Amino acid sequence: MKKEFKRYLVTSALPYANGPVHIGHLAGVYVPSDIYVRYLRQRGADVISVCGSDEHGVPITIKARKEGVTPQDIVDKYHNIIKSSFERLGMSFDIYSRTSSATHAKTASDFFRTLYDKGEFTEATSQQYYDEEAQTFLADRYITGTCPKCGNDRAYGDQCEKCGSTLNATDLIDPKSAVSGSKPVMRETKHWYLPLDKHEQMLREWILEGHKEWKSNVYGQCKSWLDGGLQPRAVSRDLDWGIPVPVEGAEGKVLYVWFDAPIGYISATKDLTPDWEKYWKSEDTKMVHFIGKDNIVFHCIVFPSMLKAHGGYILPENVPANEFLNLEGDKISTSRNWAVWLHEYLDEFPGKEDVLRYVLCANAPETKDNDFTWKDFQARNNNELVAILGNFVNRALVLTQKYYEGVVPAAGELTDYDRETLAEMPKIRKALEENIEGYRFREALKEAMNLARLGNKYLADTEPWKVVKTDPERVKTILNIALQITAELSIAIEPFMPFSAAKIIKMLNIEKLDWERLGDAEVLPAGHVIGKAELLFEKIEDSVVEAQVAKLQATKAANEAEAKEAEPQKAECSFDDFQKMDIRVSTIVAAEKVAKTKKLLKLTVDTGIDTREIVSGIAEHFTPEELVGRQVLVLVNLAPRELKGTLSRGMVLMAEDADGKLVLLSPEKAVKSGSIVG
RNA sequence: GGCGAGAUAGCUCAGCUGGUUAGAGCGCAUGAUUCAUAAUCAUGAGGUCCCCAGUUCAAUCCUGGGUCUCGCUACCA
Repeated sequence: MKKEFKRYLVTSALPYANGPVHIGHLAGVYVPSDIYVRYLRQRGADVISVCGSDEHGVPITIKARKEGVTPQDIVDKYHNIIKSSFERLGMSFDIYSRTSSATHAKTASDFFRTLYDKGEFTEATSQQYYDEEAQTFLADRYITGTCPKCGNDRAYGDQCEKCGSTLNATDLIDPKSAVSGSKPVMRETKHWYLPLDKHEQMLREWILEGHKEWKSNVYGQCKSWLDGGLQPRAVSRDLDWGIPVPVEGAEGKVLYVWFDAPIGYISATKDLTPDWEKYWKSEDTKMVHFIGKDNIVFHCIVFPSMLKAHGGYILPENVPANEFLNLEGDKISTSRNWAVWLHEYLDEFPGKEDVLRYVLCANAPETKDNDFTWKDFQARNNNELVAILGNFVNRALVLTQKYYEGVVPAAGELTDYDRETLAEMPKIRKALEENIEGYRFREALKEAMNLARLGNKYLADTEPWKVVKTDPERVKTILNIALQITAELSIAIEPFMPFSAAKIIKMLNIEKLDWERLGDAEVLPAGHVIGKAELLFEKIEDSVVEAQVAKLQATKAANEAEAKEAEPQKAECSFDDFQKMDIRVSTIVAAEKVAKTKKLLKLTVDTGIDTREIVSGIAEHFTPEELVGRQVLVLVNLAPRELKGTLSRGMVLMAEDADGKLVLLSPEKAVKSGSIVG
């Protein structure tokens, strides 16, 4: 039962305004989303595409503090960079808004208030711990204490690892702050929770029963969450940057960023049109969320629960999440500056917006993580865009100029081969439609390119440059068909490469054609005068991509240099403080991995005083075998702590290298275990 | 460790509900061609479909186990 929709609402994940946009974001979310909406517009569909900057949350406040500016300064800066670079890439959002806007503040606030008034939140007016030294409320994870159920004195505020029970921080006996080590005080802090568990049944039916067609990565992750059982999630935080919780007695509290961000889609729509409700509240609207795989849970579980709880809103029809794009074999990382930034690309490759769009779509991480390399970028430009697409268009136009002074010749009688060629066009159109509507953009792009391939083959097979000497009449038909294919190309590639489509339209001296004309053999009338031929794409030289690789390596080197810069000295400590630490040379006598963990090793060490067990998070750096027999430095009088069922008594001292690698500290030559270090 | 996704030609990927000579694009080789940005067109070489068992007349596809990669999550005094 295929549903019929009257209009489309397409959302693209809101970029977080603590940095610019890079190619990973583009390949995962924005390029696919733009292809989709451009296609729909060409078909004459009622479609709106909304996006905007996500400007709240803790990371932005941290960045602001670090740079000594206000959070508003940070988001203003990145909002502007992101917005303008999107525009330059041809992203055709109908609106690019931001969550610090007045509309959003009101929308999110009202949304919260509605849920509040409907009793959709559980209101935990609980006491929460506050660290007076650090002046911050403490998340449960940052509090330790004694478990009220089993008496384990190393339980966390959210869970006791010994007995496995789920706890609230307030249950703990004798709590301690993990931030400052001080004893936290109780402060009344009212928080609100969205009981996701209440919506579990609805979600199961909606996704697991109703949307089996979703991409396997999306469906699988939803199923995993639902099968695991959903928990209530807090929707407010004690923070001063964000949208105030619109409830009496909620001073100093804001909406948790994941709660307000998706509402940004709604606010953006409101800013776009007073008619916004028909896009959000009519069952005949098809809503599609374009996101990256890290956002699946919010868009498939949390936001739908919010919308249902509010009432009156539709749910997304699909959430085509992509996987991640790597860069030259390494994970893209904003903090490590390992990325190709959109605004930099646009500056360095003027006029090559479509090349980036093409490469990112052709190599999009639709089914699994993919790798972007500059070599591949160059190859796709030179071997595909220049050689196949650009070349065909150029051939058709140049031949027309040469033989007919730019006037479209009339087709005569068609041969069987002509008809076969023309018959391919509707097939390509159908394949394009099926693939785009099925969110398989990589495949769709290949189909669009097939149209250019068809053209090249047609010219090679019909050889007008030869036939013109013997049968000039026949050449008119051949070039007429070649030009029709060229015009059709302007339709087929528009969603993917809007700049190049526009160039073809200009060269052909025509108006933009609707999607419905794709497959039509007579889009260009005989007698029409075309414009001047220009090259659609130009070759990219080795030196250009080599420079880009060199630039990446330079940033990598710079990062390493920066990482090598020593941390500033810590606060002064007295000799007495130092004397308190008992560090001994110890010998590792046994080592084994702690079951059910990735990073933990259980070490048995001879400290000279005794033989004891120490649990250390170094399993990713050392194998147990290479540690046995090694002498290391151990802080032996560190308060014991239970980790995964083993009491860890002490800490093995390590140095961390610039690249994050851990290095053991050993005495210059073997000494007696138990020797004092000081 | 738990959960999810992936593993198919040198590279990037298709292969819907088990039966195909296992496909495409790029790259490579050979030939044709010269209208075109040395572009194009044809042909071809290239695969224990990650490994091991099982179900079946038949497994790339289903089941169980394993290995590796990625993500989420826990742990890293």
